[in-house]
Amino acid sequence: MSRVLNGSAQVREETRQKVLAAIDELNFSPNMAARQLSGGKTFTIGVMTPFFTYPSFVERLTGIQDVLHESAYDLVLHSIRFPEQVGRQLHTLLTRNRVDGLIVLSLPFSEEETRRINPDLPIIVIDDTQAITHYPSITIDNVAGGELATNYLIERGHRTLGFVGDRIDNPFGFVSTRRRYEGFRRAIDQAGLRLVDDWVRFGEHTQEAARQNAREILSMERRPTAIFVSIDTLALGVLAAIDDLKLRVPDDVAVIGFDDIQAATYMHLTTVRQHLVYSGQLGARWMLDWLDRKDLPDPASVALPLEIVERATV
Amino acid sequence: MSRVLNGSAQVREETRQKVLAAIDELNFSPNMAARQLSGGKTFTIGVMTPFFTYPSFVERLTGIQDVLHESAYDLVLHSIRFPEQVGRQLHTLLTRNRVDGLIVLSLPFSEEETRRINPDLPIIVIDDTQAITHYPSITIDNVAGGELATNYLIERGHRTLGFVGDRIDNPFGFVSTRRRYEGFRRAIDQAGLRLVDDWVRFGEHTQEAARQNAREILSMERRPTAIFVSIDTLALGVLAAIDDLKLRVPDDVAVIGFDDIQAATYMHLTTVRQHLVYSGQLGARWMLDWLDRKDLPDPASVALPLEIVERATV
DNA sequence: ACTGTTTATGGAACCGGTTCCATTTTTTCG
DNA sequence: CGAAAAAATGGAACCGGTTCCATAAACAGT
Repeated sequence: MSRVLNGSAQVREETRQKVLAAIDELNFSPNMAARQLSGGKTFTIGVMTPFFTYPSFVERLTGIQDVLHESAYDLVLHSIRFPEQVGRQLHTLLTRNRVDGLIVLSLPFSEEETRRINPDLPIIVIDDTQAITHYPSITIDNVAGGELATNYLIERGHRTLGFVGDRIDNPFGFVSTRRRYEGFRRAIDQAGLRLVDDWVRFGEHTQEAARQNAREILSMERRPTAIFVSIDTLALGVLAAIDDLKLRVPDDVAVIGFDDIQAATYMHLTTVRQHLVYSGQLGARWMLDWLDRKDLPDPASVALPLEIVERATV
Repeated sequence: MSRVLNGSAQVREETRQKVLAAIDELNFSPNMAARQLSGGKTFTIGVMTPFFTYPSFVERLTGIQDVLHESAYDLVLHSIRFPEQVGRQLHTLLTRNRVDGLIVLSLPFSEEETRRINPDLPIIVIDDTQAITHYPSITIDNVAGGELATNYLIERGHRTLGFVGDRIDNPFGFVSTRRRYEGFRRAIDQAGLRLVDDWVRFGEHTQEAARQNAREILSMERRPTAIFVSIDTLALGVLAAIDDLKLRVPDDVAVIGFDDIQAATYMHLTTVRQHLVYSGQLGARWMLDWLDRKDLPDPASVALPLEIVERATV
């Protein structure tokens, strides 16, 4: 019976049919727990993600789901709502022997600890994080992305540039805004432009905060002609602010975002695209390969390419 | 050892300590598969949800996650991307004995089939669906909600009303827009107003489609003074359209949405609130009660209350 | 102190698969 | 046609817990 189910060993066609018939007749379906116990595999992949109200996480998760759907593996979701939970959740996840592999989105964690608890658990990290990881990771080069966006503005003739982003010292330890800002500064330096501190604002990760920040920047006596917003979600807030002030995009103020979330399309936001869905798909595919062939993906880490998506806000 | 772990039976304090010490020393952690096999429980709850790019699903899922987090149960996610998948996914889920219970979001499914395959699996349905269900369900009265919204507009003096929604014949079989529209019509009838067909539009479930539809309605020779949009996401598109046409909200056109998603707050959208996060929390809590006490929640189904959230668009 | 009763503890059976090994059946070939 | 080789199949052990039962230890009462 086991042989028939898993198609592997040698069985005569005749008996194979008989078994199949019996299975069908008895309405038999294998008990996963038993299979897990004897096989030592859970056919489950854990995903640890921050509380996903941000579109970027949802899109990545979607990508993971896409791939896992087709596989024999189930996805168990561990969404972290507060930073303090990371440690405990991770511990549970590693300890309980409930997952064959773990995909971590954007959360920095102690690698030392994970290795100590369960050195053999395949872990894949998606997104740029604070800590350098020795696990396979799928990231982007946020600094380069910041430069890319900024240079794009500069090439279009903008000389006075503003920046809006979320807090750099956020409790989850996300670093994308910090790095993108670094790219922004670097590009400004290289172009010989001046960084105006008043035009640089960090605030909460909400459209409303970004809107407020942008309003302040744009209400100043001298205002920039373009703003780089480190996250698309916030860029939507900035667009709202521009609208509030009865300014026009892109003539009065140009805006470029980062991420290319779905909403960016609707809003015709020019932005730096990182393939969010794809990053999830790739992570999941790596994981499946790893689990099936007991083999790490070859380039154990990759930085996905970034590209400008030209739409209507620059 | 088992007795100590599960704290149940009688053990002398002395030996309890000894066992605990040994556990600690050997860095022991129980194997879930074995526990599942012997105990007959998987400590896993399945959630089947449509492909969740819509904020409403994410919010409901968040609520579920909130509650499960604190419990011993894990959440396995089965997100459905195409309607055809429902049957197969459901079958897998029911058949594999991998979940102790199942929470279904918004998807209509054949109850007959689920009962046939696994009559004992606790299933809870969240959201109003096409099929009447005999499983415990957490819904809202969409017709009443449509009336509520429409009457709110009428009470504010609006006599010419438009409607924007997503397709009524959508492939997933979502019925909320259909029902809300029914409420809209009912309220109009009761107020003795006239339903103007040209002011009623159904389109894709995207901001862009809604924007286009709203633009068309508002560009007509005679245009309504208020629009009821059956879903907040689309309402954002309608607001954009109003902006496109250089009209003002709420003076030229009032807008009321439905759902009260997070973005509604930022956009100051007046809307009908259904407690999305809460619906998820409640569903999960019911499920846990059901599993622990082997007992159905008492009122086996509930329609959550709806309320108008007054903000700036009416 | 001894028996009767209660409480604690070790051991065996079991959950339902997979896998390995021994046995039986089939095939191959001299 | 018979022996050796190959292929198919049934059976036992195992995965690592839980639970039930029997035995052992502690306690109580006379």
